[in-house]
Amino acid sequence: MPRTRDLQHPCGECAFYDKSVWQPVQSGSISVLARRFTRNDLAEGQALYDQGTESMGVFCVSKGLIALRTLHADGKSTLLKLAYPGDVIGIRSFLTNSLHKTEARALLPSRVCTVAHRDANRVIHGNPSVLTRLATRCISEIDSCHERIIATATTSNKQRLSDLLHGLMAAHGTRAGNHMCMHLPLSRSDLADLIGVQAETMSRLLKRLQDDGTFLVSGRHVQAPVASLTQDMTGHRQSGNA
Amino acid sequence: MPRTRDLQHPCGECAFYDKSVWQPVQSGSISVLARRFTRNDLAEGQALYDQGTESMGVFCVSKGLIALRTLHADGKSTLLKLAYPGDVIGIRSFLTNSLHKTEARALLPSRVCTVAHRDANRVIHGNPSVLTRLATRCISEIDSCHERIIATATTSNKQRLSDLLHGLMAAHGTRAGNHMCMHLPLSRSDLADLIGVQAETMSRLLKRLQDDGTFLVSGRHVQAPVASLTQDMTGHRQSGNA
DNA sequence: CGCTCAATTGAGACCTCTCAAGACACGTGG
DNA sequence: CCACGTGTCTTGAGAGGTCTCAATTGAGCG
Repeated sequence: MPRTRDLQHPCGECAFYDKSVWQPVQSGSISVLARRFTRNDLAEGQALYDQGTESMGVFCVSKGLIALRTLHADGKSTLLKLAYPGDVIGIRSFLTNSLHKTEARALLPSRVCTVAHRDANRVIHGNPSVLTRLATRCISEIDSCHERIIATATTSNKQRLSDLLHGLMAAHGTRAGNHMCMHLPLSRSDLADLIGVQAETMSRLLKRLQDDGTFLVSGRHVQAPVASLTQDMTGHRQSGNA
Repeated sequence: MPRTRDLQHPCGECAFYDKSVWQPVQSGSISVLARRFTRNDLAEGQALYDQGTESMGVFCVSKGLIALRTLHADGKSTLLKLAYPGDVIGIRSFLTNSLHKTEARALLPSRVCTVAHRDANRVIHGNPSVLTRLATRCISEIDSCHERIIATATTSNKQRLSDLLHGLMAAHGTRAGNHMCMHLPLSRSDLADLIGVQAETMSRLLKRLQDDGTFLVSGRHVQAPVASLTQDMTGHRQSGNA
């Protein structure tokens, strides 16, 4: 791991450098990367790409939070995945050379690094181990899908919501005294998609969590006692509660 | 597409040759493949690999049907995926060099072709486009996970079961007069996993489909009027039916 | 025959869905 | 400043669905 390489590498400054899919490129390809690499800042709500459009390349989230959604014929949409800093998105359409099946939209002010289609191909051609890294990212995605399927079959909606909120709290929360609090980056409807229920049910689930004292929710403001962050092994089964 | 290569290639006789992940190897690697390639026949119920074991290589289903399941701590298991002929399995543990997260077990008498770990690496090293093919398989897997998530959010359990049975019928059914019939390769509990309900609910869903006249189910024998195979656009929403 | 495991059925509690009506926040324009 | 959208979120009520537990039936087998 020569330090000099880090500095020339466009991802060199990034906190996720060692896990970057572009990390193992040879010096020859670095210049390609460095020259064509672009950084984009996205405002909250801005789309990185739309469903049905062509792949512009491979994107890596550097800051913020990106939502991947599919839009249905009836106008509704389903949130499929949250992409956090370090996550690579757009691999699908890039590798299969097909249109985006999802849209990517910023839930928070975000920064995304882009390697254009042609350049990505060039870099991969120069160093196939980049492909291994891309494939590994795909596998992580499969793993998280499987976990989601298992969680759906294994734990109650209320429990999964609790788990989800704890996860979001870990990512977005700040400690204040003996409780954590955060500004929810998701709408009720998005939360509902992640749990797999209707929006109205989400409201009711949140109320039930409040009644239990696990969370204190008001609009997008969420608070949780620090104590609750380490437990919650109860109510894991389907209907899941007293 | 030189015909000579097909014959030397170990996958050359396979119906899925042109889509084989091993198809684009150069002549140098063909000998590696041909020498170490193995075919395994699995009896119904026999495991190809167990959860928690090390990767033996990359497997390609050539015949039959393989179930990928995860076993939970409580002794129960969840069917995650059915692998049909042409499908490649075990990619996860191979690429990430980690233990199997699922077990693979034959639901029907099956044949599986295996490329041992070391040989697979050698072939990939010789021709990285094999990696692209592997990655593409991963992406298909992601797509089908996403479809499953969307289906869960979009259609009723009954409708999804109907869709599932139609799919199984297309794969396993034979035409007899003006109806299709098949021997179900799955237990009620497996069906339940695929839909995401309890086994008892599966029994009741099946009965409801029978009452509708969509299917005729008795044990593992399933029959459907040919007419029903092209329609079924009704009852697509959650609670889904009268 | 009696065992075992899979599948069905029943009953009650609980949950979720749907439709519809309020509450709430927020921005615009008067 | 306030009325008035608009969109989001909450709440209510009823119907229907699913879960759980438990008992029963059924199929395969020594």
